[in-house]
Amino acid sequence: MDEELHEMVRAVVRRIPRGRVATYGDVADIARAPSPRLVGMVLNQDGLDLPWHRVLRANGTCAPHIADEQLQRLREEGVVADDGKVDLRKYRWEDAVKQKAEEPPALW
DNA sequence: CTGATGACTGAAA
DNA sequence: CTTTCAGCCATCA
Repeated sequence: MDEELHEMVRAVVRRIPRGRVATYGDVADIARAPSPRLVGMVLNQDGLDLPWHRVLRANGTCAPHIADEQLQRLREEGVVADDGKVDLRKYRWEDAVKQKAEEPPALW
């Protein structure tokens, strides 16, 4: 098992500010996950206690099975979804870009 | 070992 | 706008 990876991903997701969102790709890069798929995998297993609703796909949509609750929760934080799609240009977690650029601590 | 399967993504048609 | 397709990589049968 990749305990390391799981903890890193969880740490990153916990870091996404209220009213902001990040893509699976963003989380993967920051957490140094080998692939965005793994991020989804982690959330699927240990994501229940995390703000997983702030993680969307690269195009601003969310995975079908959870879309309903996800959009609802986001709206409670002030994130507006147009036709199930969130405007990343507006709500994307800015630090995600920085974190990727620089070299964050190996452990949080 | 081989093959199928995802809370994915970017490019191409 | 849509669908397809090829990469992706830990997991599981």
